[in-house]
Amino acid sequence: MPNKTTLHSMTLNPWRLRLLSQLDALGTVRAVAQAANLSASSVSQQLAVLESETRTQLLERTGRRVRLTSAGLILARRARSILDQMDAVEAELRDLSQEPSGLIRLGGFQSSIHTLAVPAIQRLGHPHLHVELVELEPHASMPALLAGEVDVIITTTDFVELPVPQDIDVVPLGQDPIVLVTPPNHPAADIGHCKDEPWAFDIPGSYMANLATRLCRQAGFEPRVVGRFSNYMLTLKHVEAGLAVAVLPALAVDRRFDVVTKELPVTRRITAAVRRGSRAAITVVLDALHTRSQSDERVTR
Amino acid sequence: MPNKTTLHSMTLNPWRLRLLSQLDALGTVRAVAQAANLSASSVSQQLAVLESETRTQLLERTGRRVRLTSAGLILARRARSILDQMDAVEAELRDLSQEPSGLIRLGGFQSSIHTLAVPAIQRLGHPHLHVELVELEPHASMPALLAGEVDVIITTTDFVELPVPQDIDVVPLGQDPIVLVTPPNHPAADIGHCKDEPWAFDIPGSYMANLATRLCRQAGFEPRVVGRFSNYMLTLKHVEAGLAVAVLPALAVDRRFDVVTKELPVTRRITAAVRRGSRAAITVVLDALHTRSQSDERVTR
DNA sequence: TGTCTTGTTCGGCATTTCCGAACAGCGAGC
DNA sequence: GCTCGCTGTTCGGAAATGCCGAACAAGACA
Repeated sequence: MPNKTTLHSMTLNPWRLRLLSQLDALGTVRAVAQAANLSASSVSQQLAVLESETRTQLLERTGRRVRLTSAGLILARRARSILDQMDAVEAELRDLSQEPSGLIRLGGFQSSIHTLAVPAIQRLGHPHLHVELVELEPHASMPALLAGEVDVIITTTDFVELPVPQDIDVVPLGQDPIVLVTPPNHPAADIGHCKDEPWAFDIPGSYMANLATRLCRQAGFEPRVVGRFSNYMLTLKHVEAGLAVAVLPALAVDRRFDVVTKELPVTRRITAAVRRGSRAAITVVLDALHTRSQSDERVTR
Repeated sequence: MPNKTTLHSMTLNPWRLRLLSQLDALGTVRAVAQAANLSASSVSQQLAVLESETRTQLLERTGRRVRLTSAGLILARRARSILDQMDAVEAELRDLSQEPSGLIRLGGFQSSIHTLAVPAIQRLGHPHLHVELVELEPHASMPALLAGEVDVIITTTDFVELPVPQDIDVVPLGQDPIVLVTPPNHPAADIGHCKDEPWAFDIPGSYMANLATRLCRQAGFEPRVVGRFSNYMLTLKHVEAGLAVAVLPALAVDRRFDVVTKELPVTRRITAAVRRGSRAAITVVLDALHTRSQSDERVTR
């Protein structure tokens, strides 16, 4: 523990709290000492220090024995709960250190599959660990995770405006820029130059459709939408064919399409999520997603 | 913390957990060191020890910086929750150390008022702390506590067979024997000798009425009930007058009534309860109830 | 009164925490 | 490609803490 000259927080000493809790359960200092493989003098001193640290009387004499005051009882019970949680965290970490195996189902939105999920799966390096990929857009992937239909999801928290459920762990993967996508010989430098162009949008009500509408209006015009595709490859094909311009996440832009992209001053945050307390193999997959060969926060390459 | 030769549990070191959590928040080892008033070398070593203790890689290099692995992120977040609870416990204890004052409402069943509550109130010794007594039988006192109508209750957990609500702190006060109460010249030595006697019971459905019925049946007879009183002083008066025998908690037997009592091989557990997180003055009252001049577990004198 | 049990205090040794110095590696600017 | 500044790590040593055994104090029981 930190020494007095560098005490950087008042945090209670959990080994002392455990001794207090054991005193509640076992009744005597000597029994606690025996259970903890310490001497009674050590236990006595540790409890005395705990009293001085908390400035609270935790014990009182009853004949030749001691017992807990009601403050001591309350602290012992709070401590037990906290120590149980620490034990649970330790068990979770021990679980992590075993060789991962089995089948993990990974759900991701379409543009994350080959940009984030597949490379991560290829980095796993565990012969007995298999990952099944499931295409799930963000509005569907969180319910599927909660329902246990998938084990890990790649999603964006910018879309789902509901609070993250309490028992979900979220790990940030990075920022994905939103880009203007135009045909290869298109002279437009930004959205403002596209006010007379036909536009391809995502389906009504989706995050990207709403974002694109907002960006066009901020540029001073109402977009003329000629196509609405939830499959972004159709969008790219449409742009490549000179039939529309579009706004897409950078991750969605596949190099096989001959289009020009320009970054807009908007990004979306890409995250991975798992159910809290998931087994270690799931955390290994999460770790693989989180690890990237370069450390900047953009997830596009 | 315990040293290696006496390591008696694997408990995680909360100061190290706090450093890990701060690394998640602040981003660099040097920033954490500055925030914690430590040197960067100390933080680096502490985190290395945490990794070796948990046998888990918690950090990875990213250029000249480090960042948390997903196991590290999960541990940091678990740690934050646990450390927040420790902070809350410390604040609760600090609250306890202030001079208690104000009005506390103490609810207790009838026989506890003058046997447990009044003596405890007399032991308080705080000039600015006032206690208002409210008679509440066990079936009513727990709902009143939950509803905030009283602050502390004296009750028996043997009566209320529902589990104690999650946010209630219960402190045992002791055991109260159940006694057979007979008129002063009554020859009966136990329940078995009272099969032909008239009985005074508590109201139907109450704990004592059910218990008395069960004890009579175990003795091999169906009791002839001539009176049902929820006010045990009426019961005592009835017995004193030779009109009935009764089974009562020992606490309920007032010396002013000329009756004979004989302990039965049944006791009930008397407890005090408060809402979790109650302010310090309430805990002082709880402590006064819990403290007794002798240390046996019987609450009768 | 004597014996046994419980808890506490003391001095000293073993272990841990923390520091400053030196070092290694990375990234940015020229 | 080189230099400089930043980040994190390792090392040896001083300061602080944890723990022990011995001695002691107090309570309970025969």
